[in-house]
Parts: sequence; C-alpha cells; structure tokens
Amino acid sequence: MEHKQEVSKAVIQRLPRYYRNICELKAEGEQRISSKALAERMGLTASQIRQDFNCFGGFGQQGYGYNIDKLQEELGAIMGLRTGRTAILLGAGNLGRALLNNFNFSASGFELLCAFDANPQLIGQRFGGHEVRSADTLAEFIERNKPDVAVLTIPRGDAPRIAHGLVERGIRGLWNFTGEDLHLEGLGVPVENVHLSDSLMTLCHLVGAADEERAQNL
Amino acid sequence: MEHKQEVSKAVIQRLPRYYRNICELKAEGEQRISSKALAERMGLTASQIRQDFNCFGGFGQQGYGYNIDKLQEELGAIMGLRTGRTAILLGAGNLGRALLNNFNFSASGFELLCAFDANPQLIGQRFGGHEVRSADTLAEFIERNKPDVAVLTIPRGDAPRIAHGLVERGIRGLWNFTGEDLHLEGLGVPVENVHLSDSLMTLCHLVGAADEERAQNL
DNA sequence: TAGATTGTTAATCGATTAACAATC
DNA sequence: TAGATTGTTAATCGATTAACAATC
Repeated sequence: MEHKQEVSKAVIQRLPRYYRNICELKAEGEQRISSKALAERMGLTASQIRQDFNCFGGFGQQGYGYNIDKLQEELGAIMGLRTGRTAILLGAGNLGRALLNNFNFSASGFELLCAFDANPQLIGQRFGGHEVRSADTLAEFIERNKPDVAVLTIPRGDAPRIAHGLVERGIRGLWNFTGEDLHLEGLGVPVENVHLSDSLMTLCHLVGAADEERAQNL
Repeated sequence: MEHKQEVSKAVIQRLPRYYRNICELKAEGEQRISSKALAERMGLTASQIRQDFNCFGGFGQQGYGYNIDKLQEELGAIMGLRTGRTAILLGAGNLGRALLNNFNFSASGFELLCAFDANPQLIGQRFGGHEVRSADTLAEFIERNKPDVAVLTIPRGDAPRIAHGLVERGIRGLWNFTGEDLHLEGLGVPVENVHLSDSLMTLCHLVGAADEERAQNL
C-alpha cells in the first residue's frame, strides 16, 4: 500500500493541506474529485497533485478521479491520524489555555491527556475538559502513561532544558511554541517549531511589497 | 540599496529566520559573523546564505564577514519592521486574548491599536494593555485610523464575509487564524493563513516515520 | 465503445551547491 | 603582504510541469 522510497519534504508539507481540503469537500457533500478540479480549488497543478498522491501508491481511478472518502482515509492513514497517539501540554499560561480550550487535538491525530503547570492557582483547574496537574507530578505521569508528544507552551528560556528532560523520559515528539528553535532530530525526535512572529514578519514584508506594487501601477 | 528583480518566495520565507538568529547573536554579544558560522548555526550552507543576502545587494565585507548590527538593520529594513505599521485584532476569544496578552506585535513590525468583539462582557476590558471595543464601532475606527492589517481570531465560518468587508474598508493585509484559507492576493491583499492543525498533523506524521525508523534499526 | 482521467515517464524549470576571482 | 571571506558565475540537483499511453 505504501511505496517505500523517501517521500520528499515538499510533499509531506502539502499533506495536511490536501487533507484539509478533502475534509471540506466531504463536508460540502462531494463524493469524488478529479486532480484537475482539486488543483483549481487549491491553486496547484493537476500534474503535481497526481505526482504527490502517487508517492504513496496512487489511489485514484482512471476516467473517474479520486473517491473522497477513500482519499480522506488514505491521507489520514499516511499521516497516522487514527493511530491513537497521546499528548501532554506543558505550561497552562494564556497560550496553553487557548489551546486547551479551543484546539481540536484529535482532529490532528492526538488525544490530549492533561496539562502541567507550576502555578498552584492553576493546578486542579480544567480548561476545555483538560485537567491542569502539578509540574511535580510530570515525571511520574510520563513514566506511567507514556505520552507520545509534548506541547511546549512554557516560557522561552526554559525550553532547551525541559525539552531534553522530556526526551530522556521517553517523549518522542515536540510541538514547540516557545519561540526558541529546538533541534532534536539528531536524537530521532521530530520537532515542530511554531514561530508566529515569523508569520507576522512575512506579512509585514508582503504588505510592504504590495504597497510598492500599487504605487508603481499608479 | 535594493536590487529590484523579484526575490524568490523561498528566500523571503527565510528572512524572518535570519532575522531571528541575528537578533539572538546580538543578544549573545557577537559583533560579526561569517556566512560559514551562520550556516552551521542555522543548518544551512554558507553558499545559500551568501546567495540569499545578495538578493538584496550584499551587505558583507570580504575577509571579514557580516557586521551583526548592520545585518539586523538591513534585514529589518527589507521586511519593513520599522515602518510603523498598525494592526487591529478581531475576536477577543481565548486565542485573541492569548495574542493580546503575550504576543510582541512591535517585534514583528506592527503597533496593535486595539481589539474588537461583539460580546458585551468583553467590551471595555483590556488585555495586555489593549482595549476591546464594540464590533459596532469597527467601521468607523478603520475609517479614522486606517490600520494596515487585521488579525482574525474570529470563528471560522465568519471569515470570508468579514475579510471581504475589511478589504473594502481599506485593510491591506490579514493575519488569519480562523482555519479557513483566505485568498485575497487577487485583490492585492496579502494573507498569512496560520494553520496550527497542519503543523500538528505534520508532527503526527513525523513521529510515525521516526517510530518506523527506530523499528527498522533494531 | 467513447470519453475521461489516471499513473508514469520525459522535459523544464528553479533553487541549491560548488567554485573561484575579487578584495578587504 | 597573506589570510579570510565575500560576491558572483557556473554546475548540480531536485521539484514542478507537460505529455501521453494505460485503463476505467
């Protein structure tokens, strides 16, 4: 079912977007879609879509296109969304609570077990149904429950030390919001470094470029 | 000072990361750095860094390297970080408040003027020093203060309608957290669509791949 | 069957890397 | 001056696009 010859990073990065669009199409009641139609919707080329899907063995049908249910299932399987992975969240500050309250972890393949914080005022409280526990109980919790990944919404400076501690205890992936780039790939631990400031800086740059363009077209 | 021949998207996406690393180096007290040393630090090649910087005219010195103060200033200028752009935030829910309370807008080139929400309980409150105003006053506020961009932390379904309304009133950029992809580039309005779920799905996939790798190496 | 659309190979394009002369 | 390191051109590599035979 899966070709086994190193899928390129560019393709992997497109998978969530494919998945998202397929879910939307499903919600719109569609049952099938051609590479051409999907390309138009997503601003890609049909060729690229077919190339991308064929990295994983091709799940279309000539003359018909792609069945949306099947596509959703296949893409989900490739990303491992239904494998019941578990996550914990470290740092129940504003951003941590925003995620606890609003973010749909299970839609991205994870069950969020609980959160940890050092602040006694927060311990015992629940946000979005997730309990905040004492940071003192973290090591024991990991030992017992073996969560797959940790969400880091702790202050910036603490990141490297805590990240290494987590990896030593068996955490196998990090979703890192601290702003400090973490690189544990050498240890075989993938990290997604989320840099909101990078995104906003890019917007700043693009707004400037668009302004210039407008000025020239006057 | 600036070459004017369409800098590639790949380069533009790297600019914030360059800027971030240069800021870190400055904080560490460094005064200069060579493309070789920076490449090592960032996991790139020296060649690529020199190519990238030379898209904008080259601000190094043979035999010496790059002066960090100068580099920071130049990169900041390229991205327009000191041009005093202004922003408003729409939707003071959990995520909106997390940004208001914690996010350093000015470090990414924007002054956040205030926030808007329809919930009467929130109106008048302040988060991180930013006032929440009634959504009813939004149109008038834009008219008077002409903010450059809007941060969308409103519910998903409202996104397209509100986005178009904002653009009609003169907003020239969107930082979109709604989860719904917005494409207004046709109107000359750049959008940064933030998809946290894409990032977490990618992590899910990478954790799976790393697990397989480990299994094979046993 | 005829029409449509995939899977896949070949061609093109763009981005990264290597090399080296220029020069601080 | 000698050493270092840039700016820049040329070579390589990888990703995207085009084309078309296979086939539903």
